[in-house]
Amino acid sequence: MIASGGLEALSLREVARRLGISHQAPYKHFSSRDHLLAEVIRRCLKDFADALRSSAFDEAGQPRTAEDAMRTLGFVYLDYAARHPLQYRLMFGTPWPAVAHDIGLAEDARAAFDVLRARLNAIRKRDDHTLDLDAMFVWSSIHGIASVVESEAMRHLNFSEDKAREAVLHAVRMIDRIVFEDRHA
Amino acid sequence: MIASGGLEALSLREVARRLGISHQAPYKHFSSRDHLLAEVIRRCLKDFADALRSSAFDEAGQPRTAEDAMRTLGFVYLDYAARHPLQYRLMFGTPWPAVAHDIGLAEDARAAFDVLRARLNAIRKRDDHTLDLDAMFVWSSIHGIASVVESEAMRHLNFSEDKAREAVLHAVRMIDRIVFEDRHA
DNA sequence: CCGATCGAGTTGACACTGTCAACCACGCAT
DNA sequence: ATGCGTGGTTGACAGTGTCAACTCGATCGG
Repeated sequence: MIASGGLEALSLREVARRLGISHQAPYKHFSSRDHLLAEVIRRCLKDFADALRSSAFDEAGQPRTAEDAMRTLGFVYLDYAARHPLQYRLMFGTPWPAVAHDIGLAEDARAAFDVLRARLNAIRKRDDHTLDLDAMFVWSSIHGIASVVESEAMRHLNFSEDKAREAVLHAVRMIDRIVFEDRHA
Repeated sequence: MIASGGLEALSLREVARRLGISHQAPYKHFSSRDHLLAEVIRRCLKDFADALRSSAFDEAGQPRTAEDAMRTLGFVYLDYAARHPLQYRLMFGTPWPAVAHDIGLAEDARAAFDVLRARLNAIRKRDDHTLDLDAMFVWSSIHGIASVVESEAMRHLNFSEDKAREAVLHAVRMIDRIVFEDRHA
């Protein structure tokens, strides 16, 4: 339902209708529309974190090197955002419903962020206090790319399909340079 | 209204009520809620582009150097997003209403993007075909920072107020390095 | 075995929304 | 003078989230 028509198209009554139950039945399971929404977001976050974690292994199930795992993480992140635009928007694109804080949604988000932090830590020569700062930079940059792609901003800016793809690769390369530059020094 | 309660809190009827007119009067000026919303977004885009352009001059009204103008652009961008979180979210955080395309909203967005592209072009030694790609990278990165700040994600991730500020500066420094690195070479 | 309890579903109502339709009043140009 | 567009009105309709009260069946303690 969210897929066809955006977030506002999610209606508890329509959900109930499609399930063939009364319009109040959902309230026996979720105390409000926002609680349902928050639970949906939680599932997205868990699924997303799983996807990120899986990037530590290659197709054959063999563990990747730390460097490879880090690079793959970025691609898996962007791939996930591209493949599941609605889930991605739910998690990071729209403000969480107010009840999200009450039911501890932030912890699930932290789990996803910790994957990135751990990967980043694994490729550092020495650990100083900038790990969190670097991780935040990488995340915000990758997130920026993902949300630009997801918002179709590039189509609005008259980027061709090819140029848009090139722009994503270009941006990833820039971040790659930052992340790995002190290793080449 | 959007400020207190999010986008969904914008109701044409409530608007009319506050204006002391009938619930149908707004329809004489906007053919639908989405058209009103799109027009609001257009104003935001124009105001935003103006703010970006103004960053070419310092407090005394004197033009900045190209390098200075480029750096200031980034800070003005982040400052605008921080000061006008709702406007920013409207422009770049939530999907545009469908009618946005019909009334040519994309052109206003392009005007803002063109400011960045022009600034970036002014500091390049040689112009090749990567200007758009670089501009898109800078924009997506800055946008990533802005939306992370705006979403209060850092509070959810247990970043202290100070650490969050530091993270923003850190990220800006990283982008700065990329943007200016070939000039120092 | 029986009655209480509780989970899950029901119907009905209420206030709210966006939108369509019809109707009305005024200013202005032909 | 007349016609018409502009901005305003009221009334209706379908759809929404949510509160309240009711029902029904299973499950469990005595």
